[in-house]
Amino acid sequence: MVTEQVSEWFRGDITDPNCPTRLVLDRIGDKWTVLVVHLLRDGPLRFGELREGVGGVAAKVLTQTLRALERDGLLVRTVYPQIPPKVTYELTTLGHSLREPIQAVRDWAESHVHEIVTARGEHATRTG
Amino acid sequence: MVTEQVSEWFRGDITDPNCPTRLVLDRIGDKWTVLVVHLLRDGPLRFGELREGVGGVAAKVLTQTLRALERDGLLVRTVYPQIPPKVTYELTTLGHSLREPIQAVRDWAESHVHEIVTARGEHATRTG
DNA sequence: CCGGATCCCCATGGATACTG
DNA sequence: CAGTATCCATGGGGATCCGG
Repeated sequence: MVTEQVSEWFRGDITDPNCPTRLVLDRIGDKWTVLVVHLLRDGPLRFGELREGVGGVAAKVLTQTLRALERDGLLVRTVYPQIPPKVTYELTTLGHSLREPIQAVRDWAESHVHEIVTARGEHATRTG
Repeated sequence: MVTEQVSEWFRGDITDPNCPTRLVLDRIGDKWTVLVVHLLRDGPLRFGELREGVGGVAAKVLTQTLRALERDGLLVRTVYPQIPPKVTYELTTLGHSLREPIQAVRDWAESHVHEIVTARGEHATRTG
C-alpha cells in the first residue's frame, strides 16, 4: 500500500522515479504530453491528426509520448485492421482526470506570468 | 493583457518557450525546483541546508536551480557579508503561491498513482 | 561556506530514410 | 497511414577542482 507516510514520501522520494509526485511531474513536465492530453479532450484522434495538432513533431517522438501515456493507462490505443492503417488514441477516465491538475497549473500560469516576466526584466536590468 | 484568447494561446504557443503554461511547466517539471519550493515552505534556508535537504545534488545544479527561481521572482537570495560566507534563500509571495498548483499535482498523484501502477503492471503482462 | 569553472556522459529530441 | 530504424546534435545533470 502507498497510504500513510504522506509527509514522508515527499521529502524522501521526490528524487526517486517511483515517487508518485515525481512520476506525475515527469509526465506533465514532458514537452508533448500536456498538449496531447489537451488535443484529446473532446474525443479520439488519429495519429496523423495528433501529429498535425502538436505542430510537426517527429513521428518517433510522438510515438514515444503516446506509448508512455498508454502504458500508464492515460489513453487507449485502437488499431483498425485496414489498409491503409488507421490508429486512434482516446483519453481514459484517468487521462481525463489528469486535466484537472494541469488546469490548475494553467490557471496559475495565466494569472502570474506577468509577475514572472516583470521579475525577469528587473533581473536583466540589475545584471546589465 | 493576457486575458481573452485563452483557448488560442494554449494550442498555438505551448511549444513556444514564451508561452505561460510552457514557462511554468518547464519550471515545475525541473528535477529540483519542486523540492526546493517544498523545503522553503516554512522560511529561509541556507545553501548548505538546501543542499542537504535535496539529498546530495551537485552544487552547480542546485545553484542553477536557485538562480532560475530567483530570476523569475519566486525566491530572494540574501548574501551576508561574512567570513565564512552565509547565503539564504526565501520564497517570495509569488513563490509561495506556486505551491498551490504543485499541491494540485501532488493530490492527483497521491490519489491516482495506484491506477498508474496497475496499468503499468497489466501492460507489462500483455507485453511479456 | 558558497558557488564559479571545467570536463564528461548519456538521455532525449529531432531529421531522414524505409516498411507493412 | 502509421509507424520503425538509424544516425546525429544538444544540453542538462553530475563529478571534480578551485577561488573568494
